[in-house]
Amino acid sequence: MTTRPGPRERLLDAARDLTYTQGVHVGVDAILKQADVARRSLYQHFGGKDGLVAEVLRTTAREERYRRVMDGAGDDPRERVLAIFDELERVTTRPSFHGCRYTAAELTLTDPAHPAHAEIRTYKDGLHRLFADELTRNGHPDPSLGADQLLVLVDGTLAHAVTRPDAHPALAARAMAELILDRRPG
Amino acid sequence: MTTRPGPRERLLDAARDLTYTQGVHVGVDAILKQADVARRSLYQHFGGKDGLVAEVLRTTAREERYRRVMDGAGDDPRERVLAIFDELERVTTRPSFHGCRYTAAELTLTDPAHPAHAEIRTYKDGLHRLFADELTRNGHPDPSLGADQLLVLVDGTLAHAVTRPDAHPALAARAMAELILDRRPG
DNA sequence: TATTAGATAGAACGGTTGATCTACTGTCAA
DNA sequence: TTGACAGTAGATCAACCGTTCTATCTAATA
Repeated sequence: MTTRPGPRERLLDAARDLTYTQGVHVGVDAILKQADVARRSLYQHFGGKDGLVAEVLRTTAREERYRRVMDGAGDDPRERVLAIFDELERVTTRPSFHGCRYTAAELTLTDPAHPAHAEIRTYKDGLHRLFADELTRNGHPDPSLGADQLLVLVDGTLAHAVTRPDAHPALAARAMAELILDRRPG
Repeated sequence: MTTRPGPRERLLDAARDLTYTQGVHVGVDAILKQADVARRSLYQHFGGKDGLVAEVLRTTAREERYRRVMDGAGDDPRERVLAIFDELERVTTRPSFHGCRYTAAELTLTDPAHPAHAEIRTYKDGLHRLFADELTRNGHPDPSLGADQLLVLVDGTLAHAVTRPDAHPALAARAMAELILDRRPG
């Protein structure tokens, strides 16, 4: 049989699952129960619930996921970016989709001192760099602005799809992304 | 002296303020204290906290605010829509900005049965109609798609500005809105 | 074998949550 | 004056919150 992951990993897995399906306000008891871990382990490994939540955000997919989607689309610079929105269309139409984990955490945790905010900022900055690098390689006239625009499209798609999935915001965003990509210097 | 609003209005005002600054998970006690209203009045008027939260969303600004911004921009069809993003730039750079109230409620209230979700859907559908009507008047080739795109830009701006206000997503979105508006039939 | 670190189980802490309850106060109309 | 009604004040409820605690067990190390 496969070796069971340690308590630390089980806590992260359970927290990743429950904070997404139930929200970050899910109780510690529920996380402990699903992780099948002693109460004390949580405070020993993460210092408390806040630390656990922050670590979940820090260790979740990150930009690697976007990178994988782009790499899976081949070499054509245009198709690589558009593939992101094709993937978003798939993600946002799944029944299990409940919005963007990072946006939800940002809006739910109203205390500016919560350690999660720094992780969210780091994540989105990383995405900006990923997009800007991609646009730079494609000769985009203003990669930083273009990356900001792609981020607005991604965040807008994920936010809007929660309330109006039947509007297929990913497809609407894809069409806007095409317009951005068609902008050529000069 | 001016007559003090009744308990119902005071409850709505306090809830509107506190659910935005503290989040929808703010305690009933805090709302009652700021409204200076008896506990019983809340349950008599709104049936409970859920009803109060839903009523706050139902009676908040709505599309009238967007309508006012567009009307204040004059008659030029292009300027009317772009004025929305100029206003978003002002709103999202204010220190008091804490994100979109509706998106926050949608993502924070994970119980699909919460009455707030219907109000949020009604609100965004109303915005879609407002934008679609505007685009129809301007001869846009696909007003419904255009309205969906504008909604993605608005939601994306409000969502992204919480984490990265220095990126000025409203300006990035404005440039994309220009591209949408320039699309002409044929 | 003795020691130590990590994990476990579970009671208990003080505080807060949303909700319900009784009792009292003021106002206005019949 | 009486009755109805809305609002107020505050006690009370069970449930839950995140956290801390003691105590026990296990496994690897020295």
